[in-house]
Amino acid sequence: MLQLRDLPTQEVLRRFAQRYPEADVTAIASFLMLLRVATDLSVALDACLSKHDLLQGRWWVLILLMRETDLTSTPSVLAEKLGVTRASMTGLLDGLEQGGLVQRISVPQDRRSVKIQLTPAGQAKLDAVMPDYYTRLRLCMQGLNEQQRNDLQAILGVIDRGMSAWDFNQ
Amino acid sequence: MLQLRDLPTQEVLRRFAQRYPEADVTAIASFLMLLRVATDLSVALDACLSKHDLLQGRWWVLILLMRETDLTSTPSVLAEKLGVTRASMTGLLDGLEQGGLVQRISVPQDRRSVKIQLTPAGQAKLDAVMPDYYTRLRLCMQGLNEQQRNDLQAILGVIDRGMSAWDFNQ
DNA sequence: TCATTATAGTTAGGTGGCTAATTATGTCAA
DNA sequence: TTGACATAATTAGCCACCTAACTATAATGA
Repeated sequence: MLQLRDLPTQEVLRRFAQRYPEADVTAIASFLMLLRVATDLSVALDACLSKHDLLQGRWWVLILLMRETDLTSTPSVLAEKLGVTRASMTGLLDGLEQGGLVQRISVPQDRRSVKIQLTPAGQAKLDAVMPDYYTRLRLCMQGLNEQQRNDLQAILGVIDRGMSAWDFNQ
Repeated sequence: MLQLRDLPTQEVLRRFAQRYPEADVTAIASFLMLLRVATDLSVALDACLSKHDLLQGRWWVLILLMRETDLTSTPSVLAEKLGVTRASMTGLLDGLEQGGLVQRISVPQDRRSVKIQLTPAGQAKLDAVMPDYYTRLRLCMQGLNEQQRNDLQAILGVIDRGMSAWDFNQ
């Protein structure tokens, strides 16, 4: 993922706002900061996962499977939850199955469909990764008290709902 | 980009926290919400830019150039600011140059280096895109007052500084 | 009944990012 | 002076995602 390292100075923002009257300087600054922190986090997550021979897409699939009480789902549902195409999910599952972390099981009731199940090896992989990941995440967030965490989630919720306005006229 | 569409329920988070004592539930929830909103924004941005025949990487390069008073930079500096490798920047610049949006200019003082300059066509492209982008961004952020925007930036700043802890023991 | 449509998953081919190696040029110290 | 190293940009080849098209199966309705 592309990682914005260089946020604009106040002076640059003012200059852009002068050329483009539609600009809302504090909205832009907040947006850019949000993108930057999120990409930083994603890059750091990649680094953490690579130590365990995992890529982010495959790791999310394992987590989605572990969230299910029967450790099972289908390619379509997984693709929907992960926001990738079904074609991409086929590739992710190929990789995971090759590594023995998930298992494709045919479904007699609907022969178009396939069940995807987390294997014991897949669970073991998560048991190796998650403590590492959670520990880092805890450290990374420890500067925020409960109030700030709630504030953050509330503010992000407002932005997410505001995004319906994004596609207002397409 | 991968777009998390499915956040865990409180019940699932509790179950994970029970298996992994390292888990900090509110830290995880905040982190996932942050990633989700950021990827949603990035996907929406992609959609907006594609209407103008632009890809995100190339668009950021144009913006970085416009931030310079002489509309000029170098591949190395642009790569650094965008958080991509110099090899990737070569590809981005190839695309932009082919579209006439930037221009490679040789530097006699250091014959290893190349100056990259925003062309009038590149500036015109930005003049077409930015009002659209800024308008959407304004709508998307209009649910937040100035206090909340400041809070958001402050909280993100804490997380960003906390990320130095991420790589604590590699 | 059976043509039409919808759905599940895969395959084929394209693209943008990556790493590693290459070419060319500049810098510096013995 | 010159050998070793550093730096700038590029090329070559890999990988994960994409879209579009395909196969197989199920559901629907005239």
